Amino acid sequence: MADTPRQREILAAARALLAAEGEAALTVARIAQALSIKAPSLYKHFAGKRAIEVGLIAQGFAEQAEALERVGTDLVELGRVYRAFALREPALYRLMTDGPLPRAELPDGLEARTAAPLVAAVGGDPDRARAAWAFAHGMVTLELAGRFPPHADLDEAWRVGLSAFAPR
Amino acid sequence: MADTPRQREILAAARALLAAEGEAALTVARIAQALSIKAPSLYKHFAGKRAIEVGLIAQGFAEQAEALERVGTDLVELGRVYRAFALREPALYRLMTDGPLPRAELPDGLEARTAAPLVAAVGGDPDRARAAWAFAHGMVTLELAGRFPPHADLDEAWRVGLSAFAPR
DNA sequence: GTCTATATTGTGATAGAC
DNA sequence: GTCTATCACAATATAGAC
Repeated sequence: MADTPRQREILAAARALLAAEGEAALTVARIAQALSIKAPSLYKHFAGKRAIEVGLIAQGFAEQAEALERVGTDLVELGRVYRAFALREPALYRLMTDGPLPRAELPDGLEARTAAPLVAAVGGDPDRARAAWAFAHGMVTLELAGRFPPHADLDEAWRVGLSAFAPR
Repeated sequence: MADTPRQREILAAARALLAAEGEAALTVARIAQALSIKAPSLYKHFAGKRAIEVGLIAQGFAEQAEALERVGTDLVELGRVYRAFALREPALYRLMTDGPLPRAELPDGLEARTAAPLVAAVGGDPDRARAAWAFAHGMVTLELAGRFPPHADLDEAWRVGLSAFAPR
């Protein structure tokens, strides 16, 4: 997805734009502008906007997988890192999770690699891991969407949720 | 939000459009077209597109609250109904949950009414209820986004998750 | 309440020259 | 690899006549 140096530069510009101004700012024209070139020139490097997005998604998963692997199998710490990742670059997190996974265009094994620490942390049951993942994803998206009441104690909700999924 | 008959008709058309063709189809022009009028005419009834969306959001929450109240405090059944609601009108569910709640423009108490059955079902602890809600929301959004692997047993993940949040 | 007409801004994408 | 030029749309919104 990022074979050439120019492709890497384009992805870096797109990611910076996404982080700084959010999803709505991620347009072909704005990405080109950040690189001081014109929009049509981008099409020599990527097939279209979606290809750039897929590149960002792959990048995001690789970094997330790395961060989770560094944690190991401590469920509470996995939760902390998962939440921190999403809050650090909310727009990237949404891009990664809002639509169907472009599995065919992602590096082999990346999805499994990202999931592995959580599966281990809940005791090996994939269904339990999926439930715990849904909990974490729900907490993060509701927080990002500003859907919790202002007074809600999110740290406590995380604690309650993660301890509910601790291995038995 | 739907005081006049004409406003109610507009909301009904918008909702049908949303259900039939999804979020992207919900444009002022398409709503007007469905009513056989021109787009500018809508602005005599609603301040703008966002006001129409808020009307749909209020409608959705009222119906969801009703459905959950009918269930009572059976956590498994609440989960089933929550999921069914989201899957029946995915675009409406996303509209209801993707952004900040327009609390000021929603009927008083509607948010609390919607949450009440779940709070009771988990034993009264609001933090526990928020964690369980995050789990349900995460399950639903990941399913709608097509993010679970094709072979994943979602019924089992729901079962595991809900039993993890059952009152103790 | 509805209309016509218009303003303004934006989108992703392509052809073909250099 | 980059450019100019352009396409073909679509969006929300407003003014003013009827």
